[in-house]
Amino acid sequence: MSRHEPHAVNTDDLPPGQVEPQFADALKLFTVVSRAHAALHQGAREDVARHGLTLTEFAVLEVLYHKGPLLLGAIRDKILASSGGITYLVDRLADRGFVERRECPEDRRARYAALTAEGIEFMHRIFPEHARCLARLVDALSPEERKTATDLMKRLGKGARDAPS
Amino acid sequence: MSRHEPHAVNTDDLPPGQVEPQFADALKLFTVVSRAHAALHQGAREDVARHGLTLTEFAVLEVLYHKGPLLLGAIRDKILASSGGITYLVDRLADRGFVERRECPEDRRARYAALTAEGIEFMHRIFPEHARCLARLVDALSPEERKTATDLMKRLGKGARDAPS
DNA sequence: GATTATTATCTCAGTGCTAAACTACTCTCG
DNA sequence: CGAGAGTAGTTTAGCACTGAGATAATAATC
Repeated sequence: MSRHEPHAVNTDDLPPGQVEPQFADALKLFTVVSRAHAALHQGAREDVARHGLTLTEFAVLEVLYHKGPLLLGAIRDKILASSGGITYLVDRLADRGFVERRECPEDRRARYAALTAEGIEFMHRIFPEHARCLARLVDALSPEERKTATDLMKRLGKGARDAPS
Repeated sequence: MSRHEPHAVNTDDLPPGQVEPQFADALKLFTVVSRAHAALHQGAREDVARHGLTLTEFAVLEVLYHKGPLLLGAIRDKILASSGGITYLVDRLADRGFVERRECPEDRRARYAALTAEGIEFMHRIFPEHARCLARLVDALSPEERKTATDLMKRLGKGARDAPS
């Protein structure tokens, strides 16, 4: 089970407020990932806010822009939202004219979301700028470091999802 | 300004839906950090939910547990919340008897939040288990990899905060 | 010492989101 | 086929959180 270190330890006689050394690095990694994510998220958020979008709205537009029309459930999986959240999100984007729902002939329960012509034109206009914003946000790491970080975060995420509860 | 690669590029003649190769890794890193964070967050969230706490509530308890009484503003900085959010959060924890407000003699605008005896006892009881949960969540990486990841995320976060808007 | 700017917290209206119940449809298997 | 289980999306109630303004106190400047 344990891949790298022991998980059972007696903590009863440590003074309150002390983190056991062997867990301190796990906690540190957790907080540092949280803070990095918060910083990236906020930088990206400020960028898309200039166009009156939330980051989640942008994420939907982006995935449709790059993958084409997608079932709502597929979008939900990509952007990690709840089913109710997707409905709400697509409603908002449809109200603004960027997205439309299309019926799915193979399964009449399901719906596609697709960019409208206006949505495509909009993304074509703003996406490159957003990509440059992201590039600036990660620019503190060298290309090799970014590669390492990407690999480590991929495995960290997978490991955390698979972790025994 | 640019530390590692060029930031200006002509994207006009790329077909819609194509990410320019030089920005693809920035985007990839962004999403992989998001997903790793989401997985860690959810794992930790499920753990504290068993005690009827949100992760933010737990974060407040944890910082008070490890640092002692703190001004509300100091907590806000530590856990990255808004001022209104801290008031709301401390209210909820006070309602449950884990935390109390104390006046600050040096500055009568400010308030301390401090764990009650019950709060200390509660954290003493549940914190070690939570630390083990975090350790399991990051267990896919070896100790050396965790160290590397921590370093990279720290610099990524700092770089993103300092990035020119 | 009075005036102004700043700071710490609280209040409150609004928002993005979730979870659970619900509707409509599809699949499975006797 | 037809009953029941399962699935895709929507609805609804409610919650954690934000941001802007209000309040009260402190610091800075004249």
